[in-house]
Amino acid sequence: MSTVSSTADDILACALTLIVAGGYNGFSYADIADVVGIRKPSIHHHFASKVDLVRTLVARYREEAQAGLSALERNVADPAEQLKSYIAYWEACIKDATAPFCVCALLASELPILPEEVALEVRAHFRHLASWLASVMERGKRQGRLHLVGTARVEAEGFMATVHGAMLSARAYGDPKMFGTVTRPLLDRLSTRH
Amino acid sequence: MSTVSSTADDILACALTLIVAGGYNGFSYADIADVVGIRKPSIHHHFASKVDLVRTLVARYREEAQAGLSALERNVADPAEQLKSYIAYWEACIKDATAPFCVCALLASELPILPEEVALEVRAHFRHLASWLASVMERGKRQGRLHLVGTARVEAEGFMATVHGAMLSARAYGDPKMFGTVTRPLLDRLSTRH
DNA sequence: GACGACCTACCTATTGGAAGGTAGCTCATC
DNA sequence: GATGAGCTACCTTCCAATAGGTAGGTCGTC
Repeated sequence: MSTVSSTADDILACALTLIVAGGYNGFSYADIADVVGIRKPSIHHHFASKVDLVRTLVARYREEAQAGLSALERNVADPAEQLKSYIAYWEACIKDATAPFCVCALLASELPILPEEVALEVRAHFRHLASWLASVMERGKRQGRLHLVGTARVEAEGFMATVHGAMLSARAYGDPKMFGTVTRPLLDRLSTRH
Repeated sequence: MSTVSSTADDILACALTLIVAGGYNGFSYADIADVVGIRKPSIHHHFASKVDLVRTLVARYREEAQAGLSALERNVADPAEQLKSYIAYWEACIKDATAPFCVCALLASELPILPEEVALEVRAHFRHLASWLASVMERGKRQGRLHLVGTARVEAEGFMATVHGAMLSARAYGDPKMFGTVTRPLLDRLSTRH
């Protein structure tokens, strides 16, 4: 059942890897065709245009991200542990190098030259992620499980920014451990009473 | 004196703007030629290749950055104020939109597909900036002017990552104020005794 | 008359994409 | 149960535009 129409998924998976490596203009149809094992123009059968391909890709990524956060809400009760799990997820992604960067974070850095349709999806991801983090912060504060200095919103934005910066540093240093080096103090500061 | 051989500088300045907007593959010689008012092949008279152009660009950027940090060391004594000035510099850059992103931060996100010569310069910038920040942290700690939780090195990496993440968020939200929203608590936490 | 700065005229490879064809499957109809 | 319509999934061929880059020339200045 998963083999049915898997080519479109293969194309998306491949494009994801390529975008994570070098952004919107860092890959071409030829690159995808080589990896997927298909002729270059055949990609148009599955996606009308490059914009369409990337928009679909980001939209699906966002769906999966939302599903992942929902699962986290269900499986982990403690707000502090939720943040820890979120960080652990990315730590694992970066370590095994499958997708060592958030697609939306990477695309956001190129926002000025991004097709508007893609840019919309990217901005939506930032808003959604920040909202979720703010809700976790808020709940953690109420339950006395998280120690906030500023408002939940500000703490959430700071958290998100630091995580993105940590991904960048890990990449710049070529050292996956750098992600943990930066994010661990962040978690400690939020969960420790001082 | 500054008009002498200004074309090379114009090309570099233009390329900087374009890279800041969309990364290494986000601009072409044609783009530069249009802005500078020169024919496309004439760029080769000043820079042998695109790699050469960008490598020169990043090398010069690094020189200016180092000069800027040195000036900061001379003009501002207090470590906490040095960090504040560094943030204020970027806050101004982002607000007036001249160069609302660090070139090296943007290029770092594309590191896997960057020509090695450029990648080397980018990595060097990260190391140098982190070293400077660590030295400021260390001095601030000794002088009792900065309150560190972890080691100077770890605090420096966290600081740098958060600043980069703040640039990204400001871009993603299309809101320059977001940079200050994220970085102000960072400065407060370091300079406040609590 | 050498040189720097820039030009025109090209070149080759690659870009995303258009056009039209074909192999094989499903399924209703006769 | 053969026929044919229509589907998906891919193919080949082609294209205009753009990529970065080369060769060789012009022209003003020292």
